[in-house]
Amino acid sequence: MFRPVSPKFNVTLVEEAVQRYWKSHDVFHKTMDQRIGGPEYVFYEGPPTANGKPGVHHVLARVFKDIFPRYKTMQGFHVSRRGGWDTHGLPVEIEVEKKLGFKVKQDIDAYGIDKFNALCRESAFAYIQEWERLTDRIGYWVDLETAYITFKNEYIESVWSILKNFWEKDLLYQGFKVVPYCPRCGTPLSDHEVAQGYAETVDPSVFVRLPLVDEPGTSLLVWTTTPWTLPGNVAVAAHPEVDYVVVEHALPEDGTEKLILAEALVEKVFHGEAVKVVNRMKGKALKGKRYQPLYTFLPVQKQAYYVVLADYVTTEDGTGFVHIAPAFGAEDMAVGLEHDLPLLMTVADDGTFIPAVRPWAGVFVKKADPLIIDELHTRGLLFRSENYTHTYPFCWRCDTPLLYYARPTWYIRTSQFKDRMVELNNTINWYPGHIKSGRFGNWLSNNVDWALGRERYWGTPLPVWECVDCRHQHAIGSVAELSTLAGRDLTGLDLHRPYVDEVTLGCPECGGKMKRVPELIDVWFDSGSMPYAQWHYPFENVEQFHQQYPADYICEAVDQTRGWFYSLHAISTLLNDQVSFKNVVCLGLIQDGNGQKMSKSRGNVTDPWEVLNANGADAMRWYLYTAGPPGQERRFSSELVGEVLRNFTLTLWNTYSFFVTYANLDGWQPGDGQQAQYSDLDHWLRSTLHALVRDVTTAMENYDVLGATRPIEAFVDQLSNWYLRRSRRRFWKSESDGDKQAAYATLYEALVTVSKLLAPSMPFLAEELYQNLVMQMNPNAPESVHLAVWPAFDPTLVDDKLNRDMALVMKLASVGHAARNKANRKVRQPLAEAAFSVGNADEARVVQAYADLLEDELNVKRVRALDTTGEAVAYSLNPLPKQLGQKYGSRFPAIRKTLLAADPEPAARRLLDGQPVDLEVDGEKVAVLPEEVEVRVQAREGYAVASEGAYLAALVTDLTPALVREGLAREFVRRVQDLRKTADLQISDRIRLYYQATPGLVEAVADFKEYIMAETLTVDLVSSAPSEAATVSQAEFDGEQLTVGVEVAR
RNA sequence: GGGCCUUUAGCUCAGUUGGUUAGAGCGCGCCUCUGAUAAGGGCGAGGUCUCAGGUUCGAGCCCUGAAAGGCCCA
Repeated sequence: MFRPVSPKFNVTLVEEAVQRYWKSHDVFHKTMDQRIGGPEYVFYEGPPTANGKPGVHHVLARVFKDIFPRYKTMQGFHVSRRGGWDTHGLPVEIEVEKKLGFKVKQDIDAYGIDKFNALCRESAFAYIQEWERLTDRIGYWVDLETAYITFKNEYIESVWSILKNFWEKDLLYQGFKVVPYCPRCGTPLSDHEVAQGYAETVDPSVFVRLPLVDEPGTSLLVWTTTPWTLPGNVAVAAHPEVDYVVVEHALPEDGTEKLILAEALVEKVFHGEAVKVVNRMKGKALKGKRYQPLYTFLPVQKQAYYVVLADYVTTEDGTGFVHIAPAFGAEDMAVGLEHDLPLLMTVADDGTFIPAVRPWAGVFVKKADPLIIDELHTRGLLFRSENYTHTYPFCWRCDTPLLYYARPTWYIRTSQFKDRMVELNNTINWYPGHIKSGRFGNWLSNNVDWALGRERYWGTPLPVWECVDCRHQHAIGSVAELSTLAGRDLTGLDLHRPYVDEVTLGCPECGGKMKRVPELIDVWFDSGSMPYAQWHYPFENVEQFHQQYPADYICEAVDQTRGWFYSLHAISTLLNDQVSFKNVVCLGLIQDGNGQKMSKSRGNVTDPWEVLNANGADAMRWYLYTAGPPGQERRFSSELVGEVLRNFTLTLWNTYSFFVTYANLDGWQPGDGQQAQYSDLDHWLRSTLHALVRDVTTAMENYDVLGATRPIEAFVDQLSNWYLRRSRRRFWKSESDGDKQAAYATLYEALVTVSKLLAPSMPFLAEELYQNLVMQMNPNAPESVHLAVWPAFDPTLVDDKLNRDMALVMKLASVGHAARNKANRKVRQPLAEAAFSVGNADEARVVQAYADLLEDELNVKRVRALDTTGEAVAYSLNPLPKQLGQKYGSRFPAIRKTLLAADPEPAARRLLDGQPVDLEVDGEKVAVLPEEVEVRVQAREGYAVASEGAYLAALVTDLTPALVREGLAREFVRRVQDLRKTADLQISDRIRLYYQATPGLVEAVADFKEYIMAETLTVDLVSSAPSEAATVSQAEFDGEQLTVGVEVAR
């Protein structure tokens, strides 16, 4: 016996029961343990941070991470699914700062780094239970007990060893990076912090003359909104392709001057004032022109104060010249490096000018703006000064305007490996494919050195020690090395600040004291190191590392292109000159039901629990897999997930429930199919099923999640709404013959196979089906569907011809139903005949072959192919553009016209007979073949017809008294069946049936007594008023009246 | 400003190498079927395939440009 299945599907009960089963049988660990010895399939978990609640986007990533390991496990692979947690970084620090009410960075120093970091360590796992609970509930199988944690000493030590490796290869160096910096808080801000603080503000807008050295009386005109950066000016950038003009302009006092600026901006700059253009040139012609420096506060050793070319210069605003101060802009810095310009750091950490900038020493730079403008005016260098309103970033903590500052920091020389990273990337399979050469490829080919340093507290310390006296630097690659150099055993030392900072070394160069540099490293370096650091490689687990590197599969959302995808790829390239992942699925972002980004501030964040509680994990997973291509952003709402439940899950469940109900009634067991006599319908279903197995397997192998899921849904629909609908009677009938055996065997195979195909995507429902259909009957089977073997498909069972034929039958049934509808003949009323017109002789044979099936489906006494010579009165020809157009190209319209102008009847007859039709088109003979034209027919009067394309159904709608009586009998049966349901009878209950009716109906009941009794399981048909015990109903239909009562027959 | 993606019915999405009258599901109205069904079937309403050019016998699909939205970068 199969365990009885309620036709009502309770998603929570089912999924919770499965969850309990997995737990009690430790199924997850078995999926790893039982595959030891199998080929390895390597999956890397991109570590999330558990300092916030997991949201829908995390569910998305996690279910996509889950699907391939499950699949590969069923294919016999050993998939170790080690989890991981990202624990360092600013987000964690900010949470703690908020909790402590800190406003500025110095608060942390005052509070104590040790205490602060202790809180960070806790906070990193503040929501760990939430994460574990959700991970469990959605069925994401990942080993969290053995998860790697980035703050562990072992992890940090591995990261150090990588950095040491880079250090030894001279890939780690100190340089300058322009960062958004809050002078009040004394700290650079991360992009994410900057994004929070944009506000509209008014800044000066000044136009400044830069007199040319070699052309007296001529000046470059530059524009800036940050006059305070002018003392740092060392060059001017022009766009090579933009047109520049020299204009002559009358001075207010007296005489004229010549100014150079972009032609497109002349009007804007001069506000329409008439100016005389005396020369015109491309920007590249200006290259190298020297101008007089604005200021000379700082000594300059390198070439400076000349025009350079840069593509980023625009003619949107300003003058078409950009003043370059490498210390105060990222682009300026890049230009400065490119041309080896000096870097003038004129501003101190607190945002005030340094003493060397004598007139404004100690003045906060923003306050100095008007002073500088005055000073320029005095010297006659100010062309104009205005106000400019724009959005500018402010510190989100203290509202101080941020300054873009060059700060000394540490870099990794990734740009040296740019080409190699691009090459290696070309060997990676990206899904979707456009990311490879698009977003990721572009990012790689624009690679700049990785800015590694962070001036923060909670993170992996940069393991570089520097001599206080002679500046000698040394990188540490292990705790052992640190111990040796420090002269004491440091095993067990917390490698975080402040403890690691307390370790000082002796300088090998001068014998002085070496202290650690203050920086931490970028958290992305932590996560990008996970292939090595998760194993504490190279200190331990060398074999495991080699076995688990590189990854076969990783998956994250698209925002990780510059995050984890990049850090994995860069570190792997620099360290081992190879890829660290071979296949990567890149997910789009989750939007709300209206296509808006989910964000806390919009208040449109969907709580995953809400959806899980309402619809279950499987439905949520299925929606995420099937809603659209994985790389696209996808809309998400509880309603959309609910549709999955209604359309797909319930259809499958009911098929399953139907099977179990009848198999139990009949005592059918798997293996009972020996005498099975398979019908065409069975062959068709198996053919479709094996084609499905083939397609889903191929899709899985290609990381095509849509292709691996949507076809299952289509199959289940056909299984339920065609196979089962057309097979119901085979299960009901009381004799147990070969036909019934075949039906059971076929349906059983389909359900078991579907459960396996669904295992990676709907792990809960798949398990429920498998437990009952397989385990219940065969205790020796693998104890979980997730330990079972992925189904093999049998190519000999896939019959494309059969599949096409059945598709035609379904189409004809659909057209037949349409004809019934038009004729206003409900299906319960039998009709004498349905005749079909189809496209060709082969299709006509299909009509004959499946006549029984169509008769049953359409409730007609006879199905036949329409006799196209005798019955059709009108033909029309439909030239097929695909065939004819491809063959004749530009002559197609003429051929089409000629064909349509011809008498359709003789042409149609030839074509239907398989003969070509000869046409004369523009003086040339053209033979049009039957497959190039679709022949359509119209049926004679007296038929009810419906057609679609070449297919036409004609019904004989005249009713004989016998047909009417049969219709009444079916109507009668229908009322009784309803009543059985109302009376809550068991499907197998036998009944006593009372009835009283008007004469027409009485006659029909008499005629079809046996049919009625068989259909309704009536053992005693009584023509009288119902007994007291009976359940009774009254009805009126087709002009007849009826009272019926049922009671269980004892 | 740059890169990538998206735009097809009220909503969510398909749409093969360009080829018949652009499809499905949900939702809506009418009808119908049903002892597996929370379902199924039929009909109907609902589309200038974002827009403008171009290539072609023929464009939802290819090319160019634009617009709107999204993501990333500057």
